[in-house]
Amino acid sequence: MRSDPQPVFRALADPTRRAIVVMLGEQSRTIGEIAAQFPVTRPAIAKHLKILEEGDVIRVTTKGRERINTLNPGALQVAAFWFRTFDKFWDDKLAKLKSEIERTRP
Amino acid sequence: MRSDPQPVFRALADPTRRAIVVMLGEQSRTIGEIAAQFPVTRPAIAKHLKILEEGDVIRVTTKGRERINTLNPGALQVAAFWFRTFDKFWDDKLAKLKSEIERTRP
DNA sequence: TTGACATGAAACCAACAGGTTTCCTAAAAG
DNA sequence: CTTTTAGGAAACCTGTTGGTTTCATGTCAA
Repeated sequence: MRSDPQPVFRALADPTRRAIVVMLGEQSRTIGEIAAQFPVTRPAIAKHLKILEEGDVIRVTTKGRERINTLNPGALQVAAFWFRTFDKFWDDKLAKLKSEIERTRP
Repeated sequence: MRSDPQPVFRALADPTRRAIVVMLGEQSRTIGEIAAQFPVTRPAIAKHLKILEEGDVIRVTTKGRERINTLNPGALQVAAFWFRTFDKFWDDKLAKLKSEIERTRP
């Protein structure tokens, strides 16, 4: 589960790519459908999708002449996992979850 | 609490900066102390610290001729919060998450 | 006061990121 | 078949990134 987070962090560093990720969280879409919702050209979106794919944040399946881009939420967890290094600083849900685990499953 | 995550994501996009963040999570340090642990020059580290500071990921206090760099964990939560958009994908994996936490933080 | 030390600041550079336009290929639709 | 349509790919441009070297400044210690 724990792998190199660099490709994921790199993929999420750009606001357009994060918006694409949110968009694909709602529904899988083709490149054209995605590009239609941004003020940049399709090749620009295609490059973003390639970077997202390299980080395994999305998976692509070819169907005829279309390419369906689907979110892979697991890759996001790779990045989310990195933040656990700082659990000790936080007072949020995750820290409470921790203590609950310690309490209920000693 | 919820603010623009872009400066934080940008700050965390570089592996050297993430390493600095982890390092400062252990203890606050001066620029020189940080630079001594990386194979790059001090000015390069100073630039990284500036980017981290712009993302409010670190806070800097001057003490004589030294500049003490301190982690601001709250800024990391700004990024961590972004991932909550995808909670719905993770809820059904909560048991797995629990067991992983238990395994890595016994 | 003198020197050593911690850092700032500027100039410079190669590589990369994000974007464009143009052209090409292949599948659907007619 | 012919024509749309979805996408791939290459060439190109500009601003940014991450790094360097060199030099200046302020502070602490002797």
